[in-house]
Amino acid sequence: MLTIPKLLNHCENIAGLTIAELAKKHKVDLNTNNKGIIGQLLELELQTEAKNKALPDFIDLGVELKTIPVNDDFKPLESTYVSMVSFNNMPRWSKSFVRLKLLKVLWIPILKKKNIHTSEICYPIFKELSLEDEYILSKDYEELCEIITFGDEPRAHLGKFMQVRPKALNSKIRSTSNNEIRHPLGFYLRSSYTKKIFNNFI
DNA sequence: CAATGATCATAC
DNA sequence: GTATGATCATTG
Repeated sequence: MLTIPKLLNHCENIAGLTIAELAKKHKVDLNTNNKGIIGQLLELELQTEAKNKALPDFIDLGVELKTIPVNDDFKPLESTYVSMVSFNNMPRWSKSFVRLKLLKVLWIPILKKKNIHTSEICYPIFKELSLEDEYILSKDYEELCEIITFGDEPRAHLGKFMQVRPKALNSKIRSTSNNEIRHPLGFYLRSSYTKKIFNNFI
């Protein structure tokens, strides 16, 4: 049975590998424009369960896997996608998928080099949501949801740790929700939040 | 040079 | 088409 210590151990064992090395093991072609290729490679290696469900990657453990690019100072370079905004179902924070996914996150920093092949897998950071952070995230979430429920689209500058941004194949994509036609949106963690987590860890 | 809005690939 | 994995590229 998979446990969190086993999972962390697995991650520690592959820390230091380059993306090319891991890709070779799984016979994955890195010559693609697939922006999610590194995340999918780690899913293969760690054998995640959730696939494209709106659940944490390791369902039984309630652990969400996130790869995130970092620079030489271990500073996150990008925001982090959490989940889609579900217009038809806007639960309160306590019942939300966002909360469920963020309760336990296994962060795998990827030391980003000019070339994806030589980018390196770093030591994992396992982080459970602190009460302080949860309070702020819940406020962000409720504020953003209120705007969405009203029928508006929150601007990306709203939210201290979490924001709402477009999430689609392209800007022309629309999704239907009840009787409305809306621009698909996703919840994202700001890099200021992940920076804070990583700083506290070091 | 960080932030926002746009976009890429793939599974189902 | 909707979800997953995200990063890209233009702007301020």
